[in-house]
Amino acid sequence: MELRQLREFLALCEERNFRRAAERLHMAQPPLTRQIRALEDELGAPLFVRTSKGVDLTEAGLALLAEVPKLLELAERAKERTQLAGKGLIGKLDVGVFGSGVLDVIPRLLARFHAERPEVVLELHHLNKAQQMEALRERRITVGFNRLFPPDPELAIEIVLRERLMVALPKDHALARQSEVTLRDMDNEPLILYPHSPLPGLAQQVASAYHREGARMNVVQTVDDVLTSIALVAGGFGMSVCTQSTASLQLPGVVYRLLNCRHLRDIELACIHRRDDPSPILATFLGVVRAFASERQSR
Amino acid sequence: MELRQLREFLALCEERNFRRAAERLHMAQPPLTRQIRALEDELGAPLFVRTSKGVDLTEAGLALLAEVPKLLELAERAKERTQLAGKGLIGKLDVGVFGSGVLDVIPRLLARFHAERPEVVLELHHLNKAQQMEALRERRITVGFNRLFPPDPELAIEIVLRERLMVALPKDHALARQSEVTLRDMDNEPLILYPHSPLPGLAQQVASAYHREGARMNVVQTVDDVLTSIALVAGGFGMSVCTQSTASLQLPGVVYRLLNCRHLRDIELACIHRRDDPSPILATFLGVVRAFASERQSR
DNA sequence: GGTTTCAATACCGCTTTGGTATCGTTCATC
DNA sequence: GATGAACGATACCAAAGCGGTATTGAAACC
Repeated sequence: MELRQLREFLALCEERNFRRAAERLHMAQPPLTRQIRALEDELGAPLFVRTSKGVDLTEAGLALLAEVPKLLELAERAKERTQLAGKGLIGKLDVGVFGSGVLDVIPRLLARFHAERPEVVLELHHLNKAQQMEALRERRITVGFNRLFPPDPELAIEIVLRERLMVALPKDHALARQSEVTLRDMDNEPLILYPHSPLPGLAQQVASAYHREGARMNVVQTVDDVLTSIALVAGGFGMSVCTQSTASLQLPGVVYRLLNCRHLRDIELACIHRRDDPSPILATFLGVVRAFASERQSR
Repeated sequence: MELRQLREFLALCEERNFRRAAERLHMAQPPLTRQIRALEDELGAPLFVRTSKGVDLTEAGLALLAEVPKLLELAERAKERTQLAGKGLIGKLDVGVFGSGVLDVIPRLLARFHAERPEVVLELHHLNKAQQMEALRERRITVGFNRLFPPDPELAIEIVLRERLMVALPKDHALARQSEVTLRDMDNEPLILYPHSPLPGLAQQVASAYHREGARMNVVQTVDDVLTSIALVAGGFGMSVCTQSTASLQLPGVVYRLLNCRHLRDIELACIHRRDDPSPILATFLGVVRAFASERQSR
């Protein structure tokens, strides 16, 4: 039983006449006769009674007719949805997110993508850098957002934007009176460091910059994520180096000041994905990311 | 797009390997490769990414996979239901009923058929003799029940049973004291005649028998159906000639007596259907009717 | 009774299909 | 780093299946 035969069956049901049905199907009458016959043979029951005027449906034919339109519609739907998915117009995009990017840039990026591809469902997964890379390899996510990804032959990295680094301070701290802060200003000041991760990240860069500036690093707390870090600053535990987009996170008792340091200026937010992923949804998403990035660049 | 290709697609989805999928489909690998390629070409999108280990599904492939099992199940269902219908195990039987048969014989017949073919839906249509014959020609019904059908080249008639005729009397009528009644006894007695129909029927037979017996027919009322007729007898309007099965209709004030008359003895209840109807449901139904008839005959 | 119309059949040529053999890659293993 | 195994793709051939034309046989219509 083939869809082709069912389409021919349906045409014959509607026309009740082999010749006219064949005409509608853009074929000659004898092949149609043969196809219908083959269908009847396979089903083990005649579908039509041949009369002198044309054909009438049998019980079996009626039973089949009750099912065929549903079947053909479903087939059409399957075809359409496959084509849409092939163009990346429907489907799902699994995104790994982490850190300060979630506070500002990533939501705007996702909103733009959603405007462009409203039928694509976005699924967000909170994963740290190592988890994102693992999830990418296992195809649990399609893109990941983070900073300072280590190079990987299988994974491609796109820079989304560069941000200035800032220092989050308790608002009544002496340094809060300055418009900018240097690492030397922060010599031996209590510092909250994040993220706590075996992979190289902001924490390592800060440590290295401290060293190169000849300032003493006084880490009072190491935490996993930016939110906890800023909460600790608000609690007066100390200060924390963070990104510009983190500054959108306003907490009482916290102020942000630009960090002025030769060895630690901008930090990149990047988007990572498999090189070998042919997904058209990913391609569209990367298009949005690049447009966003070059827009930011030109400012 | 053909079901065959979709079955192959599904096998490949499950095996994730052309060779194994081909093996499962009892075919060689190259033709499978070609069929999948053809499917991809038609849909305008790759369904699989070919890797060194086998194949992975693309977005388009996933979208198709979401639809295909439903589609194949529906196809299987269509096939099964068509086959069942071909064997007369499912479907619908439209039956035309009228008159006293409905009171006794027909319900028992339908109950037997239903026991034999529980999946066949019975639809009863109350139609008089002329309407039944018209409905049969237009295929609105498949079988009809009535008495004294006129011969028709397109329609076949099966006798269901022969019944004695009886007279329905008001219970305090003088004739009610007799065990049997003759038409001469009924000379000039008020008579309720039915059915009122242009086609020859019981009414015409009664009239002719009166005439041959030399008795005077005193028709006080002509009605359409047996129920009204007996109701009028109960009301004391007169008496009425009816069938044995009508006697199962007990109304206060009505008694039934056998009619003893050479010219009007038995009357047949018949079942009528198209000669050219190949419906297996009809065939089964006629089997039930014949079994019922021969069972009654042998008593 | 001739004509038209219906589906079925016969037959032909060709497209399409499936099969075998083989190729080019990739990956695991030594 | 070479080698062999496994993957899908390709080339080619034989055969099946398909659609087409021409025709048949039967029924219905005028």
